[in-house]
Amino acid sequence: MTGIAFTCGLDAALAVIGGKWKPLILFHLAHGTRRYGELRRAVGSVSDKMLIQQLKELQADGIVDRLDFKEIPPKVEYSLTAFGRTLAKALAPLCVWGTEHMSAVETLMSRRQISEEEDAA
Amino acid sequence: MTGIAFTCGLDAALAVIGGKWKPLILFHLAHGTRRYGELRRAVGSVSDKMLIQQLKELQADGIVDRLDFKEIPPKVEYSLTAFGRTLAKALAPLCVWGTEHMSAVETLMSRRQISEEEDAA
DNA sequence: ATAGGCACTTACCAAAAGGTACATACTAGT
DNA sequence: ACTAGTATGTACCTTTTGGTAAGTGCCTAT
Repeated sequence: MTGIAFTCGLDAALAVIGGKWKPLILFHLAHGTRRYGELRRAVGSVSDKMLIQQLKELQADGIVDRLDFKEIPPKVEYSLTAFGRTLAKALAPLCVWGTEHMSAVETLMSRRQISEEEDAA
Repeated sequence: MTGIAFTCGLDAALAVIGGKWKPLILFHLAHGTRRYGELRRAVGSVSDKMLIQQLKELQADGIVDRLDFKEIPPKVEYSLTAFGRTLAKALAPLCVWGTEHMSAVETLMSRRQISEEEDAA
């Protein structure tokens, strides 16, 4: 009994997009193909290790496509697969929800941080 | 600069529903009010510590309501708030996606496990 | 009297996730 | 010659998350 059996679709979906940088990666790739470096600059504060790791997983999960131009200097393009685009579509309303309530959620999260700091004392 | 600033709505939304048991909790509460014990049996393999912790966070985030009947023996009912219901609605398409691709995702996740085990060797 | 259910709480520990820093190989620009 | 940029790999460490096991107080049923 390994534990990989989802009781609701939400769990299955979150198993795919769970990971600190995956939502942002999906978000950027939903707007079009991006080279590795472009993606990293777009995401912002991510490290190479993390970006590559998450991209590899998304690739293994059939969500993103990696196109290696085999050039020197290296050129690699990332894009969403057809499957990835179905996911992006399903994600859209949640994205809208998050955008609409972003400031509320931000204050909630900073409150969470404060109460964690209090617990430390 | 604490780092609580979302660049896309997805991150904000996932900050709220991230947590191993939260999707399932939302899923069950979306079907109606549940007593604590009911919820725990519905979720299945969750421990009291975890369930309570996640419920507390969802409550602090304004997603669920806790109604304490102040009876002895204790009786407490959990339900979604109006805000929580807007989240549940935004989550619905993702839930459908996950349900539709559940078996595919399950095989992906077990593959992930295998490759992790291989890396250990 | 003892067992079990109610809704929690706490202390402690293991596993997973994430982060930093450095290395690679090759090229183009100054 | 040196710097920067291309896309990755890897070793090591910290933080975060989740899990186990036990205990609380009060009640009901056996």
